[in-house]
Amino acid sequence: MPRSLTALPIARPGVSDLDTLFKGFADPIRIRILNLLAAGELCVCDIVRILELPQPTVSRHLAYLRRMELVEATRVAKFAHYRLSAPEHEVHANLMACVRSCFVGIPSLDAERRAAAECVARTASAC
Amino acid sequence: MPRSLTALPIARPGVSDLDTLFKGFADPIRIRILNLLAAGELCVCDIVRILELPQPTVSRHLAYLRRMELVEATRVAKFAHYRLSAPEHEVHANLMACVRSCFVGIPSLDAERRAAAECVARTASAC
DNA sequence: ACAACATATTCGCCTAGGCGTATATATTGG
DNA sequence: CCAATATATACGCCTAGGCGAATATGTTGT
Repeated sequence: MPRSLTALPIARPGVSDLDTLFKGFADPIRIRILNLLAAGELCVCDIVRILELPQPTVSRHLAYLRRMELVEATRVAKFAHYRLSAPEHEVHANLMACVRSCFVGIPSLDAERRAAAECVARTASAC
Repeated sequence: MPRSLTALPIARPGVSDLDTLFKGFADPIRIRILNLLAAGELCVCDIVRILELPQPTVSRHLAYLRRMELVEATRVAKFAHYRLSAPEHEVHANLMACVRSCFVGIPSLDAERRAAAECVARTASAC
């Protein structure tokens, strides 16, 4: 049975995929988390420390973002490393690109992103 | 008392402005409405007809979008003409630009937007 | 003033999802 | 195995906001 020519078919999103994406961003804490992850892979404790929020709050929002497939996590030793997921479809990619640019210029987000970048730079080992 | 040099100061948005914008898009019906308005100014009856939704539903979502300042309305005779509001700040402009591009390529949205465009073309008079 | 149409709002009901607190569940080093 | 650390989940509570149905408000033509 012949398959499509594209090895990895690009999913054709519907409206519901789109509003799922937007719901992911429809909360100030989730925006701040996604903004941090725009700087690179972070573990939960980094996010908690930078955002100065209760750990369960952060974990709950991360779980939400995981369900929405906006972020992915890998368990490395004791730590859960979170990163933005690779976009599944064009719309997701578009939105993520836009969103990165939307975050730039908002002072508080800029500062938090810088802190995240430092954390990422002090790479791998330090957590 | 000296005013800022820029006659119309460009608002400096905070995180809360940003998540307000995203909340505006965090619903399939609102996405469909915003998609229609991307084609031009429409009155409520057009939106109701194109989306095939109950009028109160459409009006409620429009009220929401007005509160979020994502759309503006003018009363022209019996009709309320809705349009996307001119972005207040760079982030809003960014997001709207992105969003227009995000809508393109989603079949159902493309179709509805075409219907809206026809409606806009059959301009002014016909409602 | 009245009928007809366009739009907005209210009401009651229901679910998603936010929060803090407490409590699992891993994983690692002694 | 135990303590410490990192993360996840559950519970109870509360608000925002979705829906359908009904109703209010505005506007126009006669």
